[in-house]
Amino acid sequence: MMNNNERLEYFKEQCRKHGLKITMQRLIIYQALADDRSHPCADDIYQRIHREYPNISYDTLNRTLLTFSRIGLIKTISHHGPKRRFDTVIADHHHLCCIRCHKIIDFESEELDQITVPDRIKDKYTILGKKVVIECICDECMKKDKKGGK
Amino acid sequence: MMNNNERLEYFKEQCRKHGLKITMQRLIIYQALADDRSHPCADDIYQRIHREYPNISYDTLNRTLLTFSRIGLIKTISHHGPKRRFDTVIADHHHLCCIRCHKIIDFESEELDQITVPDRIKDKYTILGKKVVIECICDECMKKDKKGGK
DNA sequence: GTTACTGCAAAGGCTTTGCAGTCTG
DNA sequence: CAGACTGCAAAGCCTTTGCAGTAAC
Repeated sequence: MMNNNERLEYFKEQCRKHGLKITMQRLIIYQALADDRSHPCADDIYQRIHREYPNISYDTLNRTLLTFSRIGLIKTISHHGPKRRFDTVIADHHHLCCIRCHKIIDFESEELDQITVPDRIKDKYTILGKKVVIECICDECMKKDKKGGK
Repeated sequence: MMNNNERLEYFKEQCRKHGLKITMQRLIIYQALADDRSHPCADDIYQRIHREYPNISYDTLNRTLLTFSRIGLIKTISHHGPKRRFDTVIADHHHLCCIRCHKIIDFESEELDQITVPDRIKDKYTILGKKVVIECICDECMKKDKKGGK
């Protein structure tokens, strides 16, 4: 866990490293997100900062979040969003997710099927299923990277 | 793996069990989804069936998919959709997802941190991270269920 | 002083809703 | 033949884009 100062330094360092200017808006947005451990969406964060900083626009917020995740300062996480994706396979299985093309590839693994849910979690929540999610860059996107040069 | 006939029977059985009428549209939609192992979104499925069955509307498709997942015939899966959710914690950690309220709760587990990515996957894809995702109904939603009666 | 960033406004993509007509059981 | 399902159209919610003004380095 980082304290506030360390976090601030880390933020500035990352911005400099990636050639991003350090602006008020970016600082405020990063702070707000770091303070919110609920994996908020853009609108949640907007609600949070809008009271105190009404001059930060929604668009800036959105663009800033995208920029941050592009340089790896923050992560976007997979979730059950409004744009749903479906599967007829009800049985537990594991997923490989490509962060570039968002393809999701099923895979089986007897070893990974063995994982067990910690008791403290079983006791508190009603468990429906479990799976291992691996984030990756898929083979096709890797090829594109190489072709694209750089 | 089910063959076509078994699948059809399973489908009909589930519909009857949940008091759903068996319509042409539902049959076609379920078949199309079962044939597509790429975790398609509504639009993907629409493209697929629209050529052959132009009289199935997008709305019916959407509603049908929702109905199917409500009765547990199909699953919706978590993914990096257009409605993004963010996290400042870059380090690997695990997620508990409530399928009712879509809350995502972080949890730590040294045991689960130990899981390893199968070699055949490591060789083919560029691995960026891994986590265990547990689907659950959270304590708050459970309480609501009980209050709601039934 | 440049270049990158912000804010506004408009557009675009997808899902949801209401209602009248149709079909299943 | 009643109740459930479908299709159409409109509305609603978010994100993305283009452009002119502004601020960081």
